[in-house]
Amino acid sequence: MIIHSILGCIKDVAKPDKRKEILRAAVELIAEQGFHGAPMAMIAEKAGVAAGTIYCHFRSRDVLINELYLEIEERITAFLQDGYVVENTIRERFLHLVTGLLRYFIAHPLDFRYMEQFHNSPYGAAFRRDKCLGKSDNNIYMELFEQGVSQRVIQDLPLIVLAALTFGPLISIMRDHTLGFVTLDDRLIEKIAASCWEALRQ
Amino acid sequence: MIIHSILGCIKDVAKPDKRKEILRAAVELIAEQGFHGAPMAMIAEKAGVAAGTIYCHFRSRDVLINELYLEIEERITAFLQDGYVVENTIRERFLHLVTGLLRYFIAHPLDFRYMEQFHNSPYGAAFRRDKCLGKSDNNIYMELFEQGVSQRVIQDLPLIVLAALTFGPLISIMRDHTLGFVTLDDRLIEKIAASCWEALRQ
Amino acid sequence: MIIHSILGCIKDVAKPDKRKEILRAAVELIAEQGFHGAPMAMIAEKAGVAAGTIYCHFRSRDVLINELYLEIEERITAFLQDGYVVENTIRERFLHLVTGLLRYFIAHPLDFRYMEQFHNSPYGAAFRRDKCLGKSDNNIYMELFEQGVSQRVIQDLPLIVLAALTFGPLISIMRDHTLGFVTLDDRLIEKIAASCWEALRQ
Amino acid sequence: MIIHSILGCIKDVAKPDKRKEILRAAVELIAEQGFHGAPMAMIAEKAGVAAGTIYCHFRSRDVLINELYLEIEERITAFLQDGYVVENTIRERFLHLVTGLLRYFIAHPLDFRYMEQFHNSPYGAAFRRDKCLGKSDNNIYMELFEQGVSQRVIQDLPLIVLAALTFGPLISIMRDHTLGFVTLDDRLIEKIAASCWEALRQ
DNA sequence: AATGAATGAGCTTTCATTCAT
DNA sequence: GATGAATGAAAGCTCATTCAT
Repeated sequence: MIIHSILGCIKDVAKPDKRKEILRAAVELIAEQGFHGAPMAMIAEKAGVAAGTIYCHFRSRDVLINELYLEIEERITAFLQDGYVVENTIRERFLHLVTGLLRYFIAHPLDFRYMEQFHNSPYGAAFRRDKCLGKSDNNIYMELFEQGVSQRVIQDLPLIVLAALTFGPLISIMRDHTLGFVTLDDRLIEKIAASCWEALRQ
Repeated sequence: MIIHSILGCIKDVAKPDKRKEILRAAVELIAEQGFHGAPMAMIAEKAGVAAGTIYCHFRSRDVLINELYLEIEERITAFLQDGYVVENTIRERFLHLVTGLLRYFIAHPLDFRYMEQFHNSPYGAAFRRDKCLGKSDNNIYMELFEQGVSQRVIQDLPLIVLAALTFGPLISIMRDHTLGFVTLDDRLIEKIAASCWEALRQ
Repeated sequence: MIIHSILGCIKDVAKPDKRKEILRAAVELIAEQGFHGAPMAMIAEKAGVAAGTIYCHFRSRDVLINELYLEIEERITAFLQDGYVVENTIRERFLHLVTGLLRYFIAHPLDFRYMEQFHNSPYGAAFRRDKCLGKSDNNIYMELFEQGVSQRVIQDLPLIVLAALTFGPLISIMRDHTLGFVTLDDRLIEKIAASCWEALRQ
Repeated sequence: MIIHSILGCIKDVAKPDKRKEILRAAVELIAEQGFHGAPMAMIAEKAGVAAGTIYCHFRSRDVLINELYLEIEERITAFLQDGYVVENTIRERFLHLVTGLLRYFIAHPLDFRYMEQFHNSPYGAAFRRDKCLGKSDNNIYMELFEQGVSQRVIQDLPLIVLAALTFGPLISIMRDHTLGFVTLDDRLIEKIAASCWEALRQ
């Protein structure tokens, strides 16, 4: 019994929560090699667990991949909400969100690469389909766009078009950044954010 | 003699050129299901040929996929060059290219979906890497951006950022269009093109 | 506790160690049908395992085939070393090795057939090439030949020629034996060994 | 008609007999790469004919391979019979045959490699089986062995054993020669032939 | 909860052979 | 006879998932 609890303690220090390790290994591999380059056995190895162990925490590969997506999305949302002041102007808030997103992805390139892989895959397609049916896109961005349109600050275009004008460039640029084709510094980030705003504003 | 020419005619109608059939089947499947959902056997079946026949025309799966990409790229380039007037202003030419691209993809949604799948896959990555090393990006867009920058009509940003500001939104919107989330009509296309211009211009 | 050990016993009898089973099935098939006649699926079936299981134990077909070769070679070496007396005359030791080899192969005809298949195949060629580069042929036979030559008991010919004069006949005869064209009994084995010695001696 | 015969003449000069070309290409490829490395399409290409053309001359791959074997065997027999003097002693005739065989193979290494490939393959096995059933081994060597035994010049061993004592070493040495492990010159050839005789003689 | 050997469906590719021309 | 595009069976190998321990 005593031995047990001692071992328990040791383990509490040494064992960094298998579920987290699995998720960490998965982002890394999928971000770097794509879904193809990340078979379950490899994820397990990188996570330091047995292949079967993954299935103790995730019902299937699909579940793991979707769960991973949701976790990252949550982290991003949290990051963006920090410092988001509802009282600021639409433009200020827009710039906050856009520069924030770029900064988050620059700081967490694996998260960015993962999101990309996810979106451009059957997983992403299925996800979008579900989201669409549920329609519960209570997104921080969408609210902003709606307000902007109703206040005649942003062009009167379908929300989805406004989203495309905003995120399309960001994704493209981030990709170029992760591939080393540009290096985004603060000045460039702000210029890009301003350009995106120009595309939206009335 | 007569029989011959009749047979010839019949063949002209009936013989569907297997190479073309294979390419057609491949775009369709890959566009709709992704690379995963398009194994060689399925492509062959959809093309109405035997599995081995594909290898009479393409050395390997990779070659088929890359060849397909090049063919589509060529078709797009040809389409955009039609009606492109070098004497027009930068803005006019920009709008021609952007609306042209949207119109092409709306008319050929499978081509769009294929390009997307390709770019977001190891194939696309390898392709980009090669292109980068060769650096021979004698692209119609890039020339226009360079001119625009040197004439102080377009903001002085890295070309790659200008490309992102242009194509990023287009890709996003096209994706939404193919998924039925918006319907792009001529009016909307022009508004979007104009917005993209606003993001670029000085 | 008791149950445990009983189960242990049963397992010792019943559990046939898949790796061994695979190797056994592989020798049998390859010896009897050649490499062509031994596809992985057939080996698996004969071993009573699933096709994929082979790859749990051997990284690839090539690895399986080479490993099998090494195992057999080891068994032969062990067999020949048993009863090999360094103090005996060159001739006595030569006869020990030659008759020993024949006896081993007669007792293990599958091993003989496998070795033959292996040597006369790309595997054998690659193997020989590697061995040659490494040159570490610390072979029991070669030592004996060297001694024999330096003591003027064996003709002064290149070692490789001495090897050919020794093993060439043995292989031919063994092949005829396995095909049922001769039956090797002890008397014949000794006569053959003596003949080989006549070919070598000064 | 005239045109036809002229063309015929031209062809007789230009066209080097497709059948021969196919056989030539086949030995070369099979000798150098083994049966695996010589698919029909590759043989056809090397022969400068279409894939289907091979089937105009040989009913199947197996037929081609067996025919090729017979042709080479015939050439060897012809070569050995040249200068074979029935009046000479057994020993003299034996040395003639053995050195002759070595010399033929040294001069035609592709033939040697082909024979080896053939013998160590299902083809060779089947061939031997058939030969055995037919028993029509009216071989020049076998006659000599029989004479030698009946004249008490050669040991009284089964003919097949005598054959093994003779050809076993030759094949081994030839292999080493083609692989560049020894270089056979006239002196060495004669020494080897003499050694083989020592193994046989009473 | 954790393990990892085992599974077997499914993948890409090869190649002897056929047959319309 | 000659062609070569087309065939399709069969090969080696991968990998998500299971399950006895």
